[in-house]
Parts: sequence; C-alpha cells; structure tokens
Amino acid sequence: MKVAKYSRVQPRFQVIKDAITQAIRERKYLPDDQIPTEYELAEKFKVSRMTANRAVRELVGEGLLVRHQGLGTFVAPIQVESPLLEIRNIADEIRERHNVYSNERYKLEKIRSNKKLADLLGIAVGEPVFYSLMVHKENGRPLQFAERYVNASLVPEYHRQDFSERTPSEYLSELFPLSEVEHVVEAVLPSQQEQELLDISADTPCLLVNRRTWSKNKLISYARLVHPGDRYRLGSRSKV
Amino acid sequence: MKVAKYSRVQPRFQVIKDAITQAIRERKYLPDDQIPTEYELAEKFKVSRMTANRAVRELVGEGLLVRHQGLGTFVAPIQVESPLLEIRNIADEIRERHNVYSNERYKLEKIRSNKKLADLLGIAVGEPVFYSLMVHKENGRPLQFAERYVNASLVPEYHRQDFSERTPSEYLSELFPLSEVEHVVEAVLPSQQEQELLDISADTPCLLVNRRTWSKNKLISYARLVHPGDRYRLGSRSKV
DNA sequence: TGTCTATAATTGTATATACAAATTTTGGTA
DNA sequence: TACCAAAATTTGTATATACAATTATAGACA
Repeated sequence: MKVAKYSRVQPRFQVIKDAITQAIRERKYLPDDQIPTEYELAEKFKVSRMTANRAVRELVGEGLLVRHQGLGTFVAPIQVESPLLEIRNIADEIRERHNVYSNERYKLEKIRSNKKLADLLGIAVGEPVFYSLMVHKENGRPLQFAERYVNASLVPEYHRQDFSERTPSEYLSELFPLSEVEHVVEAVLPSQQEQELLDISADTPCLLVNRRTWSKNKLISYARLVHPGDRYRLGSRSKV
Repeated sequence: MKVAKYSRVQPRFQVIKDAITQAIRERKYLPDDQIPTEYELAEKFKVSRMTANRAVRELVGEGLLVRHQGLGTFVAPIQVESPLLEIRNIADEIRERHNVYSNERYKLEKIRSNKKLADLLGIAVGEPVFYSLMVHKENGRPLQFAERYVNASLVPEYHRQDFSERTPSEYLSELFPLSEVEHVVEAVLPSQQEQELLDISADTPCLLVNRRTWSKNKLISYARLVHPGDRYRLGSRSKV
C-alpha cells in the first residue's frame, strides 16, 4: 500500500475555520464583534493571506461571518432561517374571506437610503428610495401596518400612484413579474406609531413580516409588515 | 465622486459559475454527468486554473456539483427538494450553524385528550395521547420550548423513548415517513412556565409555531413550539 | 492470464504577488 | 468650523507556481 510522504491532519485553512468557529461558540466573539483581519490571521496561524482569506470566505458562505470591504469581518448577527411559509397579498386574502378590504395611506415620499436600507435593497447609500406607509383594514379593523421601501431608479412613477384601489404590491407585481420572494418572520412588540395606527396596546405581541421581492434578479422592494398577534396568524399546509 | 478606473461587471469566477449553473438548468449537463476539468475551464474562459478552481469549489459548496479527487467533477445527483416548505428539526438547524445542540426533558406522560386536543389530533375525546415537554438549546441557551401531543394508538412506544440523542421529531419521522405538514405561526406572550424554561421576561414577544404532521393521511402529532422573539426568526426564500 | 508498477490525469492545498474597491481616518485649506 | 482631498486600512479578485493526494490506466512481467 502506498503511504503518503507526509500527511497534514487537516488543511491549514480548516484549522483557522475551526478556531474561529470555536471562539464564536465559546462566546469569545459575540454577534457583531469584529474578528482579526486577514493579515492578522495569516500572521497568527503562520499562513499566507490567501489561506486566511479562504478560511474566512468559507465561513461567510456558511453564514457564520459577514464581511464589509474596507471595514472588516464580523460575527454574523443572530440569524435563524428555517424555511417556512408562503404569504400572500393582504387584500386578496381579506377579499377571499368575503370581508371588506380598505386601506389608509399615511405617507408617500422620496427619501435617501441609509446604510441599513441600502443593504436591504442592494443599492448604494444615498440612492433615492420611495417610502410608503399604509394601514390595511378588514371590515374597518386594522390588520396590517405596512411600510414599504422601493428602489426609486427602477420604479420612478411609484410616488404618483394612488394606492386606494390597487395596493402597492399589486402595482409592483404588474410592472415587475415576481420571480423571487423572501420572508423573514419575527415576533416583536409594537412601536408607539404602530400601536396608534393598529389600535392596539403596547403589550400586544405582533408578527413582523419582512418581505423582499425580486424580479429577474432585480431587487424591487422591501416591505415591513406588522400584524397584531391577537388578530392575525400565518398558516401553511402542504404535501411533502 | 470617485469613479472606478474600470469595473468588471462581474468577477471572472462568477461568470464561470453562472455558465455552469445555466448549463445544468438547461439540462445540457445531466445529473452525474462529468463537467470539464479545471484546466479545460481555465482555457475556455481564459482564466487561471485557480480561478476555475474557485468557481467549481463554490458550486460544490452550493450543492450543485460533486468532485472526486483523481476522477473529476460531476453534476450532483438528483436531490430531494421541498421548495415550498421544509420541515426542519431544531437539532439539525442548530448543528448546521456549527453550534452545540442540547436539550432537557421535563415531562413525558400519557394523558387523555380533551375537546381541543381531540379536535387538533382528529381523535375522540378521552382517547389516550402522549404528551412530552422539552426545551431545546443552542450553545446552552434555550431556543425552543416544545410541547408535543402524539396519537398514542399509532405510536404506542413513544413514552419509552429517551429523546436525549434523538429528538421526538426525528424518532417520529423514522417510524412514519412524513407526507404532509401544517404550520400556523402566531405572536404571543410567554406563559409563566415558558418564561421560566426559556429564561425570558414576561414581556418578551414569542413566535408560536403550531405544527401538525401527517403520514399517509394519518394525523400523527401536534407540536406547540415557542421561540423567544429576540433570539429566533423564521425565514424562507423561494423562486416563484 | 493475472498481478504488480509506473505513469497520466485530475483534484486539493499553499504561497507570493499584484492590483482593485470600499470605507474610515487624517490633514489641509478656505 | 466646514469641506474636500489624500492616505491608510481592509477586503475582493486574479494569477503563476509548486507540490500533494487520489484514481484509473497502460505496460511489464511471471
């Protein structure tokens, strides 16, 4: 039998990956903490920068770290993504229940994206974005607080729309056939504004649905949808 | 504003990834087909072998290709996909994040169904049901409060299980291949018991996932899963 | 024919080097 | 002070090179 001249127990980049992973597990690095730069890792582990780069790049691919060019590498914020449900347009949903759909528009303006918004919409900081705030009602009762941010360069006419007949998502889906959608669901307590517009108390838990939609690989919009937990549930049933 | 001297529309390795991905989507390469070697890709796309290597390596990481040293690179065999809804158990999910999974069992007993339970499980009132209460932890931190009700006449050995190695859902899915699953998600405030076992305060909003599973039209179990809203989110992203 | 061996083909890992791009910091100037 | 430009820092990509490890194959030989 042929025997290896020598055998590394593990690839060197794997040693670095394991060390970082373990440090995160042991809470030596907390979410959002910055970890050493590639040059520092290379020096510490006596490898070339490219090897350190590979270790970090793979951990990014596995969702453990995030990187920002020019800034550094950070432990990924707490994130749990267990694929789940399908969620539909609120107006359709209400009408399907044979109830009366209505809405109220509170804001519709052009703003400039900050860092967080730029990340969510995949655009540069300072790029123009349309912001709308509406409340959707079932039989006159608030059911959804809907903030929406739309890439203004892709949908220049967004702010000219009325939205009393057609909801923003209906308008957008006509212009841009939906090709991909992402949902992230959280449980939160409502802000002051949300309490008022949804007519709920401060201690009413709410479902927060973060929805992003793509059309042919273009990220069109990000919506932040808040539902009173005592009036709304999300459901799905499917064959496997 | 500073303008780039030049800007590659896309990294070169991405071009290769896209080309391979597209060829697979268009069925030009079928599952288990061999694809060009790194040297061939390098030549075809006019890049160095390392760049081709990166493209292929990333596609392996994404599950699209498999490689065998000395042999070559092949389109991954057909993989089971459930695009709409993936049933994940919490243990797999945690391990996939490179974290430590553990659990604690608090109860495992046989009870008789009341009206509500009988409805949920599709059985008669008074029928025997197994009830288990566990807390699942990520790195020692409680992440899921899990109550489960199981049709005792279908799973008579449920209460004899240990569940420290294998979670209830892992045990059940071995006995009864999953054919259908229902999820209903709500936002709630935690009960006294949930507060204690999850180590959260009374005003921490929680995600409540109600999950029912069927196997060949038999309703096997109903699970009530409570997650601290500040530690857990549900996500899905899918092509339409 | 059967078996062993050397070789070829292919992927796996590691390094040094170079330049590009994004972000923050620093410092100068009005 | 406010603003702008340059520099420093850090990540992102690309290349050429080298050697290791795995597998199949061709050829030698008994």
